[in-house]
Amino acid sequence: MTLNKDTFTGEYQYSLDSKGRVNIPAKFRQSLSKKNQNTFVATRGQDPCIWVYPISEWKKIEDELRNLSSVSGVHRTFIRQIARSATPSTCDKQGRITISPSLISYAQLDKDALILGMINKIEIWNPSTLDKVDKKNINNDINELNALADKIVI
Amino acid sequence: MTLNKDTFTGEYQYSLDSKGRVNIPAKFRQSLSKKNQNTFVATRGQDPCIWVYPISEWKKIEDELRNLSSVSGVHRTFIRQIARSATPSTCDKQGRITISPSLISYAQLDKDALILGMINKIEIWNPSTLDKVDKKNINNDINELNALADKIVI
DNA sequence: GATAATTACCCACAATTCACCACAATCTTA
DNA sequence: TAAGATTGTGGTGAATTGTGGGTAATTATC
Repeated sequence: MTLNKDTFTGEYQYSLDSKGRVNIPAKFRQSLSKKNQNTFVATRGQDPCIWVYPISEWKKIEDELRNLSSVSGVHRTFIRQIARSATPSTCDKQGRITISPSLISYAQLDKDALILGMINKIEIWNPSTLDKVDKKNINNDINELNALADKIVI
Repeated sequence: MTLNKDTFTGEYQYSLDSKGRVNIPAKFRQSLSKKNQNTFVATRGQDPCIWVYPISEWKKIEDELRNLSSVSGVHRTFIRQIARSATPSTCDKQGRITISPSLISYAQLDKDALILGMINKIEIWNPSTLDKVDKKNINNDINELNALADKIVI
């Protein structure tokens, strides 16, 4: 038994260069290169960070959105939020992807980019933003956090 | 009848070398090598130590995380806490795994590494930290400890 | 249509990581 | 008890990885 190829774990600190490129951890690249053409889709996260999906995961989201009725205004806004910032991009020969300026400003990325494996997707953070968000969640919901740990950690 | 192959017991004192490698007790390796899965996933323990899961156990956790909805901020923080420090690694030819720097500092590992079999997983401790934590737990919860013993020890 | 600006693609290099080898200490077995 | 096998620890060289920059191709602007 081996690890699921599409499972992302670990944290990596890289730099965002002057052209808006970030490295994708080699371990993440390997997972994908065999199946597809190491292609990712980057979009706005629910938190102030960037979510990067491998193409297989993104297709699932795309299908869900496709099935959403466009009658409701909320639905349309929801679709807009995700779709308008979704940008497919492939790794260059050095294993980097280029982040669009609008995503960079959304995640408030500066020189340092912290990359987190989040099981089925990848997150790109400004390290200081991440600290604040997690600290806030922990303070507000320590009980639920402990309940989750009780249930899942073995 | 033999012991369950995935059951880890015993304690072993090894050294953490300058490259962050620790030996995995031969007995633990044997348990897993037959199925060709001498692969482990190391992550933060609930205590200040490292938890090392055989791949089969880790998959259970991974599946739980995958099924958690990403709508709630606490959920995302929870996934982050576990996933970001999770590092899969396989034994090298000498039977060692490499521990990531962030896990080393989390467990405050120095030169000595104490490895404990914990039934379904392995713990890696700085010996002096373990003493303190266990002593504290015993002082705080001696009653519950005795109750557990009453219930389980036969 | 010519020029400027942006983007995509490629190369180079330093630093790190990984796979392998060697060896001493311990344990097994005959 | 002796010989062989196994186990724990250190180190070395080759391959990989992360980062910066340069040139060609593409797009945009006037």
